[in-house]
Amino acid sequence: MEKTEGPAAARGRNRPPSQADVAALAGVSSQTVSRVANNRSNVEPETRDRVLSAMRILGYQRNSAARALTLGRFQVLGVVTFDVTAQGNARTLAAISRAAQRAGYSLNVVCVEDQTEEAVQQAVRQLTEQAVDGLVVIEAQILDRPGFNVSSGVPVVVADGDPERRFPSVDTDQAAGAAAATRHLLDLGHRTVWHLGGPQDSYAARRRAAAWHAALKAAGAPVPPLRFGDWTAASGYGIGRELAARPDVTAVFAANDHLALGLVRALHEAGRRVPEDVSVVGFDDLPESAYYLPPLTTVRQDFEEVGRECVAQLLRQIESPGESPTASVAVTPELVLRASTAPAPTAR
Amino acid sequence: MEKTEGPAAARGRNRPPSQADVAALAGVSSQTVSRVANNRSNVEPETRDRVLSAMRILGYQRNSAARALTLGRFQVLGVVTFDVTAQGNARTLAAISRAAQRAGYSLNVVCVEDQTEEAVQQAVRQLTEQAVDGLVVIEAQILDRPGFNVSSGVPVVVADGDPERRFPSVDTDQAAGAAAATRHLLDLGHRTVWHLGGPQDSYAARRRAAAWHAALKAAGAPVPPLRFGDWTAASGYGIGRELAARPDVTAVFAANDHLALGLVRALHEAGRRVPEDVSVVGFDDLPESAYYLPPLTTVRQDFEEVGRECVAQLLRQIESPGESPTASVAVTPELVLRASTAPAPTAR
DNA sequence: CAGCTTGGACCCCCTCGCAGC
DNA sequence: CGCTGCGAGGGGGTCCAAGCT
Repeated sequence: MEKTEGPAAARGRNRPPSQADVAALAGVSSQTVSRVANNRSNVEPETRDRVLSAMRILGYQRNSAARALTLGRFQVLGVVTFDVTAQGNARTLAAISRAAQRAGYSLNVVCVEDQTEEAVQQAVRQLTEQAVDGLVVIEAQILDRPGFNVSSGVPVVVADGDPERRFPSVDTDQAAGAAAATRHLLDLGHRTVWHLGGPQDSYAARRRAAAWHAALKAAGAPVPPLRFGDWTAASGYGIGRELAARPDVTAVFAANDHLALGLVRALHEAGRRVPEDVSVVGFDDLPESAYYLPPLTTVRQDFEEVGRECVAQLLRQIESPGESPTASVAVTPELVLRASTAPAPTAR
Repeated sequence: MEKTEGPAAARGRNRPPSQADVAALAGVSSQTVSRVANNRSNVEPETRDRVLSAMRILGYQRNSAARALTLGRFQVLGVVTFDVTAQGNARTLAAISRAAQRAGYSLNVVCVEDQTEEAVQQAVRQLTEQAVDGLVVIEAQILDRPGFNVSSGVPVVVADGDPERRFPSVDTDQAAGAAAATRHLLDLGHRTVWHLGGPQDSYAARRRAAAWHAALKAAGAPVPPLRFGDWTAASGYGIGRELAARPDVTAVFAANDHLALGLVRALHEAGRRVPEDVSVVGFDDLPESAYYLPPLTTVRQDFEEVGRECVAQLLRQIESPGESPTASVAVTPELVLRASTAPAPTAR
């Protein structure tokens, strides 16, 4: 009796080949095919070869839906993020993607558009329903929504800080970075340092501002009024115009590089030179920040490390669900000195 | 007889509730639960309410793996991309995400790190195996790998051009943008326009270069040698230093805004003013390009539209598999005039 | 009979076709 | 005809028993 045409193979033609089809072609049972597909050891080499070549002939790919159904795991990590257009988020995402891929997971990404609680909630619902083994949430604002919660007991890791510490988180050490930036300017002899903050609803922005404030206090420097922008060059420019008009501003720490860029343009238009008249420090260290005019002194974030740690933490939670997850991991940023800072103008 | 504790509910405790659990609690069969979950009309309102409240009590979420298994569809779109860190890719991705979400699909994203054929192939394999209903490939280079093919008959759309037209594609009209940039500079009285190209293996970069070349020819302008960079400000700076050394360079069209940024810095360092001595045009229109010094004249790409069209095309293919897919869609970019271009220096 | 490979039964959860009231 | 339930897959994994050496 010919075995090459089992019932499964005969059933339908343009349907992806199943284990049963491979089994029929190889003249074995589908369980043996399963063993081969999963690289089990207890298969006769000769049998394995027959199965493997049958797989190749048929172009067999295992059906992840069926697999997920029986295993109860999906080999998929969910990522919720605002605005991948922001460099920081994009780089964190890229790093997460790399780390996930190395671990054999793929990524289900949802970019939340509106910063409304409902939008976030829907994204999470979609993701957990779409079957993920764990969730990375990039950007803490998302968690500020009081309604945010993950119903289904899916492990969660937060990148970029979780103000209420409800979840394990991985984050750049914002405080260390902001303090380094502020002290650097103070050390250059500036009487004080102004701060151009990020959006007020960003936890990262708030922590940078707080650390700037603390550094000023610690140094006994006066604390100038604080203004919040929204991470864009446009808002850096808008607020920058006000700062440029004040002659007592000689040093500004901007909460990110784009804000710094807008600020520099505003200063330039007002006839105030950077760094001769005003020193500027950014935050992020975008690849292009070294090519701004002048090249920007800034705080470099190690997004790669943040992404890698997120995935590592998540996998740990997934693989040993019992254990209480590690608390927070802080990744230390690094001050990169370039040409946008200089000693305070002597005068006065 | 109490129905609230059916066999299914008793079987295991910390397993997500299934239809059977809901059915047991509501005192109906699981098929009825299915009907309610899928919003079918043929359910008695009173029954539906009972089921709905049972769902709420149990926190029921439907199991997408099982659903996908029976339906043969996953409600997931795969995205393959190089480097989300590149603004263009990130913005396309964001747009795709939005469009997909609106259509009720989620996104399985793979960022390919190395530009090797193997890496790409593996990404595609992972994605098709991970069960996607369709595939968007961002950045044409991926397709240049001769080995690239999608085995499993999954619909594919290419964003950013498909040189060999093997797949339907959606793309910015690179030629129109590059021609507009070149003509703009020519119209300002420059004898000719130099081009600072993107990476040679990028189809978009090649098309921009070709259109620049054609525009010069059409205008009877001499064609200066062409140099290829790699999209980064760093390479713009490197090549920019060479260009800055040549006094006959008075107008440069850079293949993207980051290249233009590096170029401007190089010109600045060489003491050549932009736009008084040299005019520069970029490509992309990043949000921060308006805040460069000087604000950059550039070609604005409508990434939003590209993403939206990709998803639309893909869904069309998915929903009516028979039809031959539409060929290519071109999205027209727009020249944005700012302060980095000026009439050719009179002299000579 | 120990130790190996192999196959049969059953379950995962949901949806569809059909039958029953 | 309206609403509901039964049974059968859909593809693959685990448990356990059967067959072989």
